[in-house]
Amino acid sequence: MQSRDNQFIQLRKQKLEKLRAAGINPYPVKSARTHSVGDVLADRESWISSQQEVCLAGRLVAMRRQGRIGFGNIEDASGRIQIYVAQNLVGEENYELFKLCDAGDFVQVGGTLFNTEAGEYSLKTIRIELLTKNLRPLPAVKEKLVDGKTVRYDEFSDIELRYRKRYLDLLLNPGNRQVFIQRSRVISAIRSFLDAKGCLEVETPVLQPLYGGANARPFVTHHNTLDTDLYLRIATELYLKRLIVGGFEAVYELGKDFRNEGMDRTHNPEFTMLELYVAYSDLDGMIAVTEEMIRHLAQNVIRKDIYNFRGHQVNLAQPFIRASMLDLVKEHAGIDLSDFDYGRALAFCKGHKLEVSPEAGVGKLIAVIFEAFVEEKLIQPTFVTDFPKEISPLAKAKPDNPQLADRFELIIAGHEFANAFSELNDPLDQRARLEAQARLRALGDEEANVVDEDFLEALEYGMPPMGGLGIGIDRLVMLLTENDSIKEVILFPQMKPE
RNA sequence: GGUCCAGUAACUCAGCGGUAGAGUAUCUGCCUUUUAAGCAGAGAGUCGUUGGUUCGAGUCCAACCUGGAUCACCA
Repeated sequence: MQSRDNQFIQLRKQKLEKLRAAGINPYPVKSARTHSVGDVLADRESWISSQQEVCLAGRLVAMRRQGRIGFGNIEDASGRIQIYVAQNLVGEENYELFKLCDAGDFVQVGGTLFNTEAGEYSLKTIRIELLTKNLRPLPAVKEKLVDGKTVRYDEFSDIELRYRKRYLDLLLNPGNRQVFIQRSRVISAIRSFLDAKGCLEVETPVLQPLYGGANARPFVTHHNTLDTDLYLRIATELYLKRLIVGGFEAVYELGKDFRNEGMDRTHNPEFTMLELYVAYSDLDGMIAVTEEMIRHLAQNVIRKDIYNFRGHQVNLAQPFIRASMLDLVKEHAGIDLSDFDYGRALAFCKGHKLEVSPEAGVGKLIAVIFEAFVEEKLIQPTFVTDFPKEISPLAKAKPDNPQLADRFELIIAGHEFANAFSELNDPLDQRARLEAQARLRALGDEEANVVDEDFLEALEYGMPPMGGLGIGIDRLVMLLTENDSIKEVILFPQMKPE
């Protein structure tokens, strides 16, 4: 957009030459920082009374020069502090350097702490040195404290620019930086939570010869040496299950999945997924761990119970609701399909102009009705159970009803947050279900599962009964940081090349 | 992919078919306790792109590009 030099860049390059001519290296190797800004912001009185000399380093974010004195603010990761630079304290030569500094430069500043006449805690500079010369001016953002609240002027707020140049967003919008700090804490807390339960974090291939574990179209790439196409994984499921066959009893993976689908407010082509598998557990075990973990994150990481999300108030402190899909369909769509009557289901869909493909079975139709009539109405966290087996090719059937899968999805504010089942471990049943998926594929369903013979062979060696769970981490972070767009919680969301 | 909205200076934005604007930022001058510093002055633009209508287009029309919202698809 502005790659060629504008007036600002030309001026700064001239300053760079002046600095070099004065024998100053604008990009020195070493910094002599002794303290962080955060260090001197704590326990201010003792810093002032001790008059201990410190050297701070950071980015100069504001300059207010007036004749032979000047003020600036420097910021490092721990905070921001005002510096007071006076010619009679730093000397004429060093003051000339200060005059060549711009907002955006990295500097290190030696001095002692004091309060100015206006009462602002500041560093009284005795020496200022350049650490990195800035060539491209930062967008101007000013702020003012009004009644303890920070009012910001000319914010860097263009959404496209914020995503494309995230470094500027982080630098200029501290609130947005906070979102990613929270994200990191959430992910870290998930690890500790699962580790404390005895789960083992593992890494499985991103590049897979066959993809599976979800319904989605994959990205395809090519390995030159093997001269073979490989897929970027759409899920980690089938590899994690192999590990349970291998004797691990509780494994999880936190990592990126890739799905070659549309992008919108809740979908990015690469996204972070948590998958967890626990042997000898089942759906109830997964419900318990999901609810406990999400509440733990809300209460102990974010430290709130109520979240504003998509125009709703979501309460993560109260017990999550549990309801079966057929009951919900009955309640919200007014049709009882517990008899799995295909004709009535189809008539209902047609009557409500719901789009259904001709190869869809009654289970798929029930899911379509659920999505159209129920999903958006589930605001408070709700475990929707008893999915049709037909649309759950990797889940075990319910013992008391072979049409239903022992599966749940957690819906919050009309969006899916988690998906779990009692995992199917009958190798022959699993083969039959994958082959049924393959038939759908042959009929043109590009998102149907493929038959993974290696996985089926692993199942034949025996996989213990277990519960499995997947949680979309980006969406969870959206909820916990109260953001309505996935792009707000992914540092570098996918954008079209400029 | 459909529909709607937006794109003008580094940032945030005005702009009625008739010479391209403001605030901040920047530059120059004055200024030794400022803090959205102040005062005085100055510079800064291929108005997203390409066509068209018109004596004349930032403004009207068309197509395209990028982003957003929404619907569809998608878990």
